This record gives sequence, structure tokens and C-alpha cells, in this order.
Amino acid sequence: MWILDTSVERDRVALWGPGGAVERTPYPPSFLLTLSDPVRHGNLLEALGAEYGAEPVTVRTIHREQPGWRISAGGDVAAAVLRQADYGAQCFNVDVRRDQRYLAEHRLLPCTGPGEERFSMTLTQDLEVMDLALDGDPARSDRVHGCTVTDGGRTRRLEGDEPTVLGDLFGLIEAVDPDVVLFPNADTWTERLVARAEGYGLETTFSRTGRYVTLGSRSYFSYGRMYHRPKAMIPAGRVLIDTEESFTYREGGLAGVLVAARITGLSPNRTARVTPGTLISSFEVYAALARGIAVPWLKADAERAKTLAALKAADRGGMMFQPALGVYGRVYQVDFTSLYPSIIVKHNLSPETVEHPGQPGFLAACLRPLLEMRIKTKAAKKADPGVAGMDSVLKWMLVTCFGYTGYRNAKFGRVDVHEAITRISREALVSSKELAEALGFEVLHGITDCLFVQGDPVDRLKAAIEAATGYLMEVEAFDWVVFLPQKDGTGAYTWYYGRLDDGEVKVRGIMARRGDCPAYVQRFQRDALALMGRARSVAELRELAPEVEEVYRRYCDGLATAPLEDLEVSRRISTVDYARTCPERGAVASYWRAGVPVAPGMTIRYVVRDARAGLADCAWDADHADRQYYHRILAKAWGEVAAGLGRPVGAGECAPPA
DNA sequence: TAGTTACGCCTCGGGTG
DNA sequence: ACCCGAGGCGTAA
Repeated sequence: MWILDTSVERDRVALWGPGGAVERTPYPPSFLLTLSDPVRHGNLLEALGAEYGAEPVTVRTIHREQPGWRISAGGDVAAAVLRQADYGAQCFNVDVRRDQRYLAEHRLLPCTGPGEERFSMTLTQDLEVMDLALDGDPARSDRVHGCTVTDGGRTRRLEGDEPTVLGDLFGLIEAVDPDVVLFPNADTWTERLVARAEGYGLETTFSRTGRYVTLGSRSYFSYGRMYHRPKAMIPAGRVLIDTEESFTYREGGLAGVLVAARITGLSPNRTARVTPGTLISSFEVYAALARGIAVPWLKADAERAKTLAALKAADRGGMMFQPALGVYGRVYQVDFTSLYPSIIVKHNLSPETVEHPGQPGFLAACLRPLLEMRIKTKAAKKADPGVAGMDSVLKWMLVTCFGYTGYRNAKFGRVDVHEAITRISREALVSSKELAEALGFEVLHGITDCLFVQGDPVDRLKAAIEAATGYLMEVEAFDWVVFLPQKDGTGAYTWYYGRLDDGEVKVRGIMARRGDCPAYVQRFQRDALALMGRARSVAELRELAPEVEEVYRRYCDGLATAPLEDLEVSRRISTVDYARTCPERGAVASYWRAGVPVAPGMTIRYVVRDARAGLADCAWDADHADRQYYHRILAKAWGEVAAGLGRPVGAGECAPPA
């Protein structure tokens, strides 16, 4: 059966096919246990055996094989065992999704048909897909009065009072019986729709069983930053994707979600609701389970004791060369392709090979096919745009897999591996720079895995670096590129833009790239850069200066009457309890007044009413804007543009609105 | 259920002159 | 009036 969805129902795992076909198999929870001193813990073992069943087995980890037991119980018992054994015990396969484990142990994969491989990029199964959009703002709890439903090329409007619309909608879903529902803000809406429907005596039909698994909303802190995951209700048997919130969907579309589910072994419903970090982690977990390797729980070897000084000295990040600021004609950017994962594979890096370099490394072995698949999708997407989504998801998984090796809770991570990767990458970048200079190229800039160079022929440089390092490269050619200055007047590491030889203007770091930049300012900068993109040389760029300046003047004049929705700022907040006056504080207060709950890590949308006083209104209630505040942002965006026109600082400046 | 480091800007508000 | 640390948030890779 082509597996569309998987779910766990008490002691069973359910596998769902398209059209609602379902197979249920008993698969009660169990975990593996090893004891450092079985004699000392004889009583514990006896009690476990009597209560749940303890079957002697060999437990294989990436490090070793050792005798252990399979305990037929769940995570609560595992936690109790660890407490009682005074941490002389180790448990495995505890926090692994039971449906994923079932699939791995039976060599099954979601979204995969007969003859299709785990790393195949084709999707053969036809799925019934429904697009659903509800009228109104999900953040507010207004009644639902209408929605638009599209399926099989047919679009319908459902309208009326709430019971009518919901009754029609759930009836329609039942009648059409789609395999996939694409629904913007689904996870915000669903909880409320389920509650309302219940009040009207209606059955919700998102789930093919009528039941949902609820993921609670959470705020969590990770390395200096708050994150927030909204509450979600996951249906069974049908894939419901929140097209607004889902990272995997936004990056990869439906094809990206389905292929990511295939290679991670997670159900598409989960795949659509997790971060790329969880995707790569799940990918590794599936690979381990499929090889019969036990997945550690509460692992102890992530970080060996180290002095702070030693940590500081060893755990450095990527290499950066500070760029010479200014405008340059004919520049090549040469990038290593998936450098960090390539290093892992080439150097056989893995937690267990740090001490035993000779043996095959688990991490390297399980990443190799993923890396090979990425090389294929990257090549294929040019001819087949349908592959672009898959390629994007793979790219993110590979980017994230490096960070994951240094993550303290990673199942197959280890700080030494993290350090080895960054050390090798720094060596690769430095030696590439030296090689480029030896070949007569001028190196303008370098960041982690890429160099900006001037000189010719670049193909010769590419071939030389590839031969010397063993890592593949890609080249982009800029007709001109601008490295922007930072406050102190030196070159900024991560702010640049330029025109590629295909006419596209590539932009990094500047206002137009920032998620918190108001649409009005973003549009100004994009308009200006699009205009500059017509220039094929630095000289032509200079000639465009008056025209570009005119664009800025137009946007300055227009600011006084710009619609408020174009002035919306959207930012992720780290707290709801601010120590200082700032717009975020005002925005949180206005959300509170509107009765919309906010939590740390959430992204909020607001219009600044009075920056100095720290006043801001939630986006949908705003009726006034601090135009001077927005002028400052616009002027900053202009400064970035003007730097590319060779304008002196402050040139072409417009007066702020009164 | 949870990737990392390097690096920057803007603003507030207390300290100093 | 000015300096400067800290708070808060963002980007690139």
C-alpha cells in the first residue's frame, strides 16, 4: 500500500492509504534497557520482568554491542527505571515516534510506492487535493461566514451563517474525501472549528476517524532566542497542511512535504509541522532504526567536561574575510556545494569515529545518500521546476545537519564532530583563498563556504580548488556587486547586493531581505534595485543615479499618505514583559487590549503609533502611524541603495514628513 | 519537542561632565 | 550633551 499517513492508536499503529484505506497492526510500546551493573540491579530487573516482560536482547548502538533487555512498556516506565537505577541504566528507543519506529523496523516508508526508493525524487501516486480558505482573520474569534473550496479544478463558495457554512464545509469534505487539505492557518482555525462544530451538533471531517492528536502550543528558548509553536490538531488518515505556518510546505510545497516524509519516515502531517532540525534528526533516527541501531535517550556523551577556555578556543564557527567595501565590476562568487555535509561524508565524521577513526561512521554513512540526492535534485530542478520544492527541503536538511551535530540534545551529535567540521571548513576556505591568489585572482570577500573573486578564467579557479580540496563548487557571475559599509566605515560581512549575469539582482542582508521591514520600504528598495539591475556595468550603474534618486523622492513624498497596511512591522518577540519602552511593548499591550493572546516567541504584526513613547497598534486595529519613524527606516534603505550609486553619505536625502 | 556561530543595528536609560 | 552598556532583534552561512 502507498502509505499516505500513519497514526498511533493506543497499542496499535494505523497505516492509511489514499482514499481512506487503512491497516491497523498491534504494536504496543516497548524500549530497550542496558544496565551498568546487572547484578546490583537484579531486583529492579526482576520487578520489570514480572510487571511488563523483560526479554534479553543484544542492544547495538553506534558505539558498541552490549547485552540488554526489551521492556514492554512506555516512556513513563523508562523514566522510573532511570530514577531507580540511580542512572546506572540507559534506555533506548524511548522518545521515538511509535509509527516511525514501526515503519523503520518493517522497512516501510510513507509516500512511497512499489519500486520507489527512499531517495527517489519521483512521486507516482495521484492524490485528491483540496484547497480551503476561510474568510476572516484567524487571530480574531469572529464567526465564520464564508469560505472558498477548490478541488479537482472546481472552485465553490460556501456562505451563510456559521452553522450553515461549517455544515456545508464538513459535508463537502466528507463527500469529496480528499487525501490532502491545503488550508492557510489551519492549525489556528481547527481548534475553534472543532469546538464550534461541536456546539452546533456537527461532526468535523478533517480527520478520517473524527479524532485528533493535539500538539500543545509552546514557547521555548534555544540559544539566546525565544521560539513559539502554535497549538495544532493533527487529523488521522488525511493530510492537513497549514500552508501559512508550515516551514516544510512554504519551502517545498506539497511535493517537498511528501518527499521529506518519505526520507524521514515521519507522517506527512508531522513533516508539515516540524522544523528542519527535527526533519534531519528524524532522518537520522529512521536510518539508525532501519540498521538495527538503538536510539539513545537522555544521552550522556554529548559534551565531555571541558573548561570554558578550552571550549572557547576549540568551538569556533565559520571563517570570514572582511570585504573591501565599495562597488566592483565583474565579480565571481564561488561556493562550495553543501560544504559541511560533504566534510562529514568525506572525513567519515560521526560521534563514534572520533575515538575509532577506522570504523565506518554512522553519521557519514547515513548522510551520503542524502547528499547524493541533493546533487541530483539541484541538477534536475533547472529542467523540471517540480523538483525545486524537494531540492529546497533537502538543502535545509543538509544545512541544519551541521548545527545538529553541536546540539546538546542531538541523538547522534557530538561537540568534537562539530569542531572538526568547522576546523576543516576554515582550512578549506583559507587554502582556497591562497590558491586563488596564487593563480592571480583578487579575493574581495569570503564567508564560511564562499569566496568573491575578481579575475579570469574563473573555470580554471573552480577546477583548481575542486582538485585541491575534493569539494565541488558552483560559480555565480556578477556584472557588478556592492559591498556595503557598516557603521564604523569598514566593510560589512553579510550585506551585499549585485546584478548576476542573467539579470537577477541578488540581495543579502539589506532592508529588503529583513522580515521586519515594512512593505512600503521594501517596495521602495526593490523598485530601486530593479532599476539598478538594468545596468550591466559599474559605469552604467552610475548613470542611473538620478533616476534611482527620483524613485526615492517619490517614495518620500508618498510616505505621508501610504496606507497603514504597508507600514506593518512584523517581528518575533522574545518576551511579553518588556523592561524598557519600545514599540514591541506597545504592540503587545495592544494585542492584549484586543483580547488576542500573545506568548514569547510569537511573531506579532503592528503599526508604530509613536516610537518615542513606545506606542504601537496591532495591525488590524491601526488608525495612525508615526510617519517620522517610518521615514527613518526609508532613509536607511536609501542609504544602502545610494552606496551602490557612488553617492556621498547623505546625498539625495529627503526631509522627513512634518 | 528543542540546529549553530559570527556579526550587526537601533534604542533606551543610567552615568558622567 | 554625550557616552556606553545592555536589551532586543535581525541577517548570512
